[in-house]
Amino acid sequence: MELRHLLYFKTVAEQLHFRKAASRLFISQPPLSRQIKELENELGVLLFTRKERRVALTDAGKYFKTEVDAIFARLEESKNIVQQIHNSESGELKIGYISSVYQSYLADVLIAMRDVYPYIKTNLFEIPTSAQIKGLEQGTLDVGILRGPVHSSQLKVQTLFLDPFVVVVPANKGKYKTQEKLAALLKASPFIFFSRDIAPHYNDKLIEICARMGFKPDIVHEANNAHSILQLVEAGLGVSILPYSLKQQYGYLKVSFIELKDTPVNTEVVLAYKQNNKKAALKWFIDNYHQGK
Amino acid sequence: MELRHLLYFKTVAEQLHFRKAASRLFISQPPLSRQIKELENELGVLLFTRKERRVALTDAGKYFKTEVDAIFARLEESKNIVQQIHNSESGELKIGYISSVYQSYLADVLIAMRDVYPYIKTNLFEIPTSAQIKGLEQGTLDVGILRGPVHSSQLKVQTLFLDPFVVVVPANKGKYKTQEKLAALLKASPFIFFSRDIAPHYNDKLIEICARMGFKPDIVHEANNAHSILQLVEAGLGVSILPYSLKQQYGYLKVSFIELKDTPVNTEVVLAYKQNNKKAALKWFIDNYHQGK
DNA sequence: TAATTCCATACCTCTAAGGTATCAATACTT
DNA sequence: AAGTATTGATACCTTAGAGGTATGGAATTA
Repeated sequence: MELRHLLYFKTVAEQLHFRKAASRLFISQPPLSRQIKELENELGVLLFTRKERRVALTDAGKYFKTEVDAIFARLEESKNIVQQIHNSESGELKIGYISSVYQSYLADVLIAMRDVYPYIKTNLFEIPTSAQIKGLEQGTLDVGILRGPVHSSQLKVQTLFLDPFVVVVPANKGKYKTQEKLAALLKASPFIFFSRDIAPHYNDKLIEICARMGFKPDIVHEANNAHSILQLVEAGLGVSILPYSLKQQYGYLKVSFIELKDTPVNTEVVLAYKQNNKKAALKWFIDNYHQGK
Repeated sequence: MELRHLLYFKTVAEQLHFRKAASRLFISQPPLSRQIKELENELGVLLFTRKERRVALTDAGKYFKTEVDAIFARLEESKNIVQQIHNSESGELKIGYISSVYQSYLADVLIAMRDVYPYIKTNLFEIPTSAQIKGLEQGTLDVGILRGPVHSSQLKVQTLFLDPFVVVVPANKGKYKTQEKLAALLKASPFIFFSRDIAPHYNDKLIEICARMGFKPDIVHEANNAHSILQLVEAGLGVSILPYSLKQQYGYLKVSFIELKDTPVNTEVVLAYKQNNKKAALKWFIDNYHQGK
């Protein structure tokens, strides 16, 4: 007995007509007749009566039809689920991250993940917060490491860490005895900021910080990633205010990271994902990505 | 995909060793390897990892194993049940009956049954009450039409009808004006009875009847079926006392059936069967056999 | 280090699935 | 009532695919 026999039986049971059933099965009628007879012989059970050119199910045949239907249904469901399991563990995980993310740590986490899910493929997208939010909502990203706050009812958000701001100036201008002197310097300097487009609330924070220090920033350059901003500061084009976590990753640049005192303004780095995304690898990633904790 | 693929997968999943699994399946290892690969290709899912000569199930494979086990279990159960349905409707019904049963009516019932269960085969056994009880208990009979009482905890018993006794005498001696004269005749006559072996309580009843009439019967002949007894009476070898229902079937014989007055002694004809016998045809027979009702 | 064992692949044989032709019996149409 | 059409079953034929042996590459075991 093979699934072919069961499928042939099921189709004849539905049609109660061998030639029509054969047509549905894309075979001719004689092999169908033989295969049904073979099934009946193997079971030792008459499934159909053939009476005067009419076919009917016997009681045994009626029962068997319901069972065969259930078996096919379960097999199809199993095939679907097995494919889902396979894909969630061997498909793709699309990860967005902001440029300030410490990529060495991210790489370590991904290496550990491949031990658990050897067949997974990860796609990394260094894109800004606003693009990540859009991508997560549209399903083109599975998870994002981005700056909060994130206002989206579709997304689950959990805080990784609070990231205080620091002033970044060229290395040769790195020492100030008082916050007042620092403020005076900043007031007199051109500023290099992130583009407003890519970090909706980020600029507001920076302007708030400057206001607290008693001046309005003179933003003469914009860039769309942290590395570019830091390089411009190093080159002497201006100063900036960036998250402290960047020091961890770009400490080798000839710039100074100056902590701000008396300025309780932070930024929040968060992990965001869609609640209904059930990929096993995603769950693992969320449970195991702890930067800042 | 065929059941063969699922069986091969299931066996490899159990053995985690292709050569051992192949041996269990009575095939060699290369076709097994190919069939598993074919299944994985069709599903688009890796079910096993092959790592350094070791085979392990993937998560998808583990899930699929439980599903395939359930599918095989349901298929086996379905095959069993379909065979039971087939057999209960197309197997055999073994019917025991006592010789006094009106066979024409029994035949009518069996003809009607074949309309409902066209594939059923009936085996009829004209055997005495004691043999029927034994056969029902041992399962060599499905149902019996026999004389009560039946004392067996294994058997379900239902009364068909009460069968009063009649005196049977040769036709030329058939008219008696009084029971006294009849008694006198019987006292002077030889008796032909059923063998004691075949009807345990029957003889007791007859002796009770004779005692009520004031004499002890002179039993000079024994026979094991009603027809023989009636023929011996017709031939003039003696008289007998038999159930009234026999008149219905043997009225053509040249004997007289004389009803006994003032003798409240009956025999009971019953239907008996095992309670746990679930054959559909048996149920139909019990519901539809109404002789005497 | 050599022998053994594992699963995968190449190549071969032959069984059985599916084809066409046709039959007997019945239903349907004229 | 006769002719035609249709049904499922069976005979005979072709070839796809299941299972065989031989062998390879890689790892384990002795």
